[in-house]
Amino acid sequence: MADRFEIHLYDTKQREKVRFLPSVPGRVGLYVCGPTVYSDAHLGHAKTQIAFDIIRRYFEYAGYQVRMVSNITDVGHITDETSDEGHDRIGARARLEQLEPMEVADKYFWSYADDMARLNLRRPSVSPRATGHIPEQIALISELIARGHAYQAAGSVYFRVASWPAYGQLSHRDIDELTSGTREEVRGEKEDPRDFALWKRAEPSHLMRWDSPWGVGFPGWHIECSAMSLKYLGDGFDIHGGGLDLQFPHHEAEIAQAEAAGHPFARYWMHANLLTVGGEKMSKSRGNFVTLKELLSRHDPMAVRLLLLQSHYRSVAEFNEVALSAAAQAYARLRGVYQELLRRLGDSLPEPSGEEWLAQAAARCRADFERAMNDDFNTPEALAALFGLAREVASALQGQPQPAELAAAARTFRQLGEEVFGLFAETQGRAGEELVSGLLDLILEQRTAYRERRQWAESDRLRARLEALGVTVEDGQGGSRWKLAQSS
RNA sequence: GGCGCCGUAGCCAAGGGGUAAGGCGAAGGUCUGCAAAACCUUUAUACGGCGGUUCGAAUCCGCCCGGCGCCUCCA
Repeated sequence: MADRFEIHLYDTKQREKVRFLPSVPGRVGLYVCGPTVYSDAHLGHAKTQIAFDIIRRYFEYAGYQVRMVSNITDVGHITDETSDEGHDRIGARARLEQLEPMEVADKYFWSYADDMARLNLRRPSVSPRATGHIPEQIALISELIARGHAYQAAGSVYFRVASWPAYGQLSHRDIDELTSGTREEVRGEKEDPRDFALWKRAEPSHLMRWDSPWGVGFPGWHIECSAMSLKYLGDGFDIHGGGLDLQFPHHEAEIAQAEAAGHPFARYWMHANLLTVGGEKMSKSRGNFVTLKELLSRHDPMAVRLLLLQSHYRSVAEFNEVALSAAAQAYARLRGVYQELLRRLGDSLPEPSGEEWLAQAAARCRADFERAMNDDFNTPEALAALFGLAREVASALQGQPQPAELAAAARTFRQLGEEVFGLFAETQGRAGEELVSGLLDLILEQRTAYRERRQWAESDRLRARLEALGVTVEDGQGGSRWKLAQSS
């Protein structure tokens, strides 16, 4: 793959598009910040996760072996670090739902996993949970204390920002001006208002707590990502990603914690932009969010995927029902062409010679697609290439194209649309079941019509065909009923 | 106040010095017993406004208007 896959990506830290060169040839180490599991995920979370899912898939398409690590934050961090008054999200939810904190974390972790699966996201290689890595976090904090970059205060440990001049390099903030924006009144235990917690002592009411060299407490929010990314991807791993709103302070803190402890951190930083509703950021606190569960009960997950594919990951994307419906329409067309293509091909997949008109169109599509994706994963342009091929295929399907003519196009749809973009996933569950039951009802109506006309041969033929498919037909006084032979 | 982003057709949305991708919608057409679907064609002399640089700007620079994000938890 000489320079066919010369991938350039926008590095937030350098503020420009740079060529991606892996630290280990042929491999990519990718860390993506995952959710805090205390409530259902919303569409905004999906935007970021889908972006990195596609980036990961494209690297694999380009021949890389990718290790993708995405954390699950299940420690009950407090909402306001400057005061002990802030409440712990998971703890608060535990009290509200009358569950153990870990029950809350598990409940919403699985909820999140289900949502991501429905959206056809590939599972990360590793999904480390913060509570499962307390020793690693304690070890990292100890290194920082030993090097003078952290200090204890009343059972808590803070990172000494003044000792790390590089702080601010990612978000391009002047370390000396950070003080002004911070509330200085509170938090007497900090040496400096800019310092942030690595370990917090647990107040008696705090439910999630662990022993540490500094007493009973819980880790700070940022430290888990430093510890877990280094553990599974190693020093100087390739790419760290996340939502734009995590750039400061979360990612800034991650770098400081790792590098001040002597561990070179991520070589490239990628940030997905936010999702807006009526121009404003979708977020939990604003209350303007749509949970994925609610959204996916009304819409095809693939339509959601397509909607997000239509805008670049670094752009703000606007969500509304009209835009989603338009995406659903667009997806239906794309899928329709692909399905018809597969239907015409049947089991045959002849080797195209490359001379065929559609094979040439497919080759153009692939070249355009790769050019777009190599340039900082420009999915809107890559998608346009796919629609271009769809149009040519649909047009050809009006006639009687030879299978050899269709094979190259089918392969292109599969590799680009299905494998890289994650589209065309068969939507399981309700939608499929409704279709099946509707179809069976329709067939039985027809059979009933035959029976009423005493066209027994036809009615028996239908019954036999259905039986062969594992559907048993029962004729009773109230009419005919069907049931599936085995639980599938 | 500091740092940064955006403003492109009715809607969503790429592009980003050489004359406007794609999707939805809409209009016309082919097909059709009718309808739907499908397919074909058309749909921004124009990229918030005003200046500047240039042979040439939506693309670069300046100012202005409007909107948004981070700086506190947030994907």
